[in-house]
Amino acid sequence: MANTTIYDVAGAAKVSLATVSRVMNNPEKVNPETRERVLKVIKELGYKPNAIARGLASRKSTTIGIILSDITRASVSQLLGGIIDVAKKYDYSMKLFSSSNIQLEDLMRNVVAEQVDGVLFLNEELNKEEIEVVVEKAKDADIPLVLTNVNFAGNMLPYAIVDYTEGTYELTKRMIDKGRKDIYLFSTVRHYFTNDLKEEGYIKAMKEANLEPRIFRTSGDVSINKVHFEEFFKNHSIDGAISVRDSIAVSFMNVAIKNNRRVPEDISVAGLQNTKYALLSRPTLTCLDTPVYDIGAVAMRLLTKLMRHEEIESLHIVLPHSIIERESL
Amino acid sequence: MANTTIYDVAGAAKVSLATVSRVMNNPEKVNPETRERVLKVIKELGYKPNAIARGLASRKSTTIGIILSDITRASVSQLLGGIIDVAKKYDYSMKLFSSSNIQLEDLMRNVVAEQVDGVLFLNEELNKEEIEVVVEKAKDADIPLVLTNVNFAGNMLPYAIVDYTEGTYELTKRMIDKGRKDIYLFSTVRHYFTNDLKEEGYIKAMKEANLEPRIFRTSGDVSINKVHFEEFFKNHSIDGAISVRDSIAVSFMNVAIKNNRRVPEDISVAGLQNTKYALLSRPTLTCLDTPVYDIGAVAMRLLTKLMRHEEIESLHIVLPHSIIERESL
DNA sequence: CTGAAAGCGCTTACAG
DNA sequence: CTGAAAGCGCTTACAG
Repeated sequence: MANTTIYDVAGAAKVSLATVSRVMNNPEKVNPETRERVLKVIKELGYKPNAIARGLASRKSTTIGIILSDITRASVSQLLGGIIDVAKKYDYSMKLFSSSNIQLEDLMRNVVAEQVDGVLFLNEELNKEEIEVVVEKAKDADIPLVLTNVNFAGNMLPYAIVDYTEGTYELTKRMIDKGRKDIYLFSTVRHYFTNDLKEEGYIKAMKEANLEPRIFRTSGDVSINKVHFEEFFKNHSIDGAISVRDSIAVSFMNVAIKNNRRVPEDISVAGLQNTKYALLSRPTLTCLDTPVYDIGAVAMRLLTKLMRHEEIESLHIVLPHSIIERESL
Repeated sequence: MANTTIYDVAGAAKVSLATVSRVMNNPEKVNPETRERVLKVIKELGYKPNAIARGLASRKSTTIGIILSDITRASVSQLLGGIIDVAKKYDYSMKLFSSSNIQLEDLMRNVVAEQVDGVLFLNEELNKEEIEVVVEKAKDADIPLVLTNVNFAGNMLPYAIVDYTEGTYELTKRMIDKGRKDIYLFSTVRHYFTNDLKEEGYIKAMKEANLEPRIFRTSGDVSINKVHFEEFFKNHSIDGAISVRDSIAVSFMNVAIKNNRRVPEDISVAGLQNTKYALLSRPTLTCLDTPVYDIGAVAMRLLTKLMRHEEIESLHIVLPHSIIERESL
């Protein structure tokens, strides 16, 4: 079945296609009676303007591009949840661009060729230099870009994020206040922006308390970190553990308990994400809570403002964090 | 900075735009020397054809639509992982369509208006009738559609799935073989396709063994199901538990242990997903393993074949499952 | 093998 | 308020 076009509508409503177009885009410029007639035909025919043609003619696609690496990470899907809900509200379509296994220049050429009106950048695995390539290409093509749950020092770009440094600082302080001294931070071998920020906050709190900061790097893969932790207990003394990822914290707890340490009596444990893992562990996990869904939603909202040239209070949005105390601390 | 168009390339290479177009789409029809010259200019200028214009002219967008409801569910993001990797390989772009809070007719009108070349349908929360609306609209617009991790009885549509019924049947049998009799299935209050299939398999195994099938429905929300399970222990005897979701199984285990039941000595527990939760629980969780990422990848591959009118061995792909024994059974 | 021209389905000045 | 016409950046028969 051929799709109904603007010509079909124009014919049936006995107006020109320009008028049909106006009814859809600038209804106030059309005589109310004509407008109603056209609207009626549109409804009858189930007409919906072809987005591609519209995009070409208007040079606006009402589509945003989302650049991400690993979509299976829980934080990424949370971000996407927020983005989708807001995008829907403002009637933007979303195109996904994966940044893995591709040259950044090619990726951006792709993004530009797809004629998106704006870009949300979610990939926190790139370093500052790499991000700058992305940013420059977007600027060249005059496409607004919002960093989503990503940031970097001295950054002038729009972003939505949480103050991971401050949040981790507060959580570490709280653990110190409970009398813990041998506190380790469990981070990943691979560097991510958010984890780097968390490390900063941890180090700051430890140093302020004249305690030695100790970062132990492991993998997010349970079968790997389990082995690391077994090894860890053979030659480390520890009474506090903070982990950039909840799952790593839970894995550590399991190994600790197996090694006859009590949580929280012997070792306090805390996570820096507040995912579902924190609720399903025994004991339940104290966490820094960061509103990841909201970051996605707010970033998308900010992007809509940029695309529509609406007034913007601030290009830099920092969402509030909190600490949720559970059994492990 | 204005983007380079096909005219720029044609001008610089001193050929017509038709030739440039041919170099991109039918290089064999162009004289090798001319081709090289054009290719060189394309590279120099960093030219990438505008996807929108190309889509309009060729009536192919090289874009697929992905219809989903809740992207934050782990199984959905796993599916997407597989889809993205294959889509990239075959150079398809992906557009996301959320089916929540929208009339299906409107949703499909949208999908059609966006001129996608094919559709992957991931939403397993719709019932058969609703899916048929989607299917019909896709057929009207002549857009191939592949059901991804979804299916329904008597279905003639292309799909990629796992035999959840058989897998659950096998797992239930294994538990029965270990001597368990009071085996419950924990399912969700809300109905999903895959969960319905799992329920079937469980019921079949129980009936074959002359045991009473018992389905207990709860929520995926830990704070809710925890209360349900506390209540459950007051008036149920149970020596086996199988859960459609791993997280529910873990939550149940935690409550069971709190109520002084030993797992697996007193109660065998198993999950039907094999997510990371299964590795992080104490004891670790025996699971039915279903290759969700692969389902996404295979579904996308099937869709590419449909879109390119390639030969297809089978429109119905059932991926293999397995049972992973851990400590809880 | 190559170019001129029509057309994809819209939007948007420009006249009237 | 409405229509005729140009144009968005491509593809694709059609000639030559």
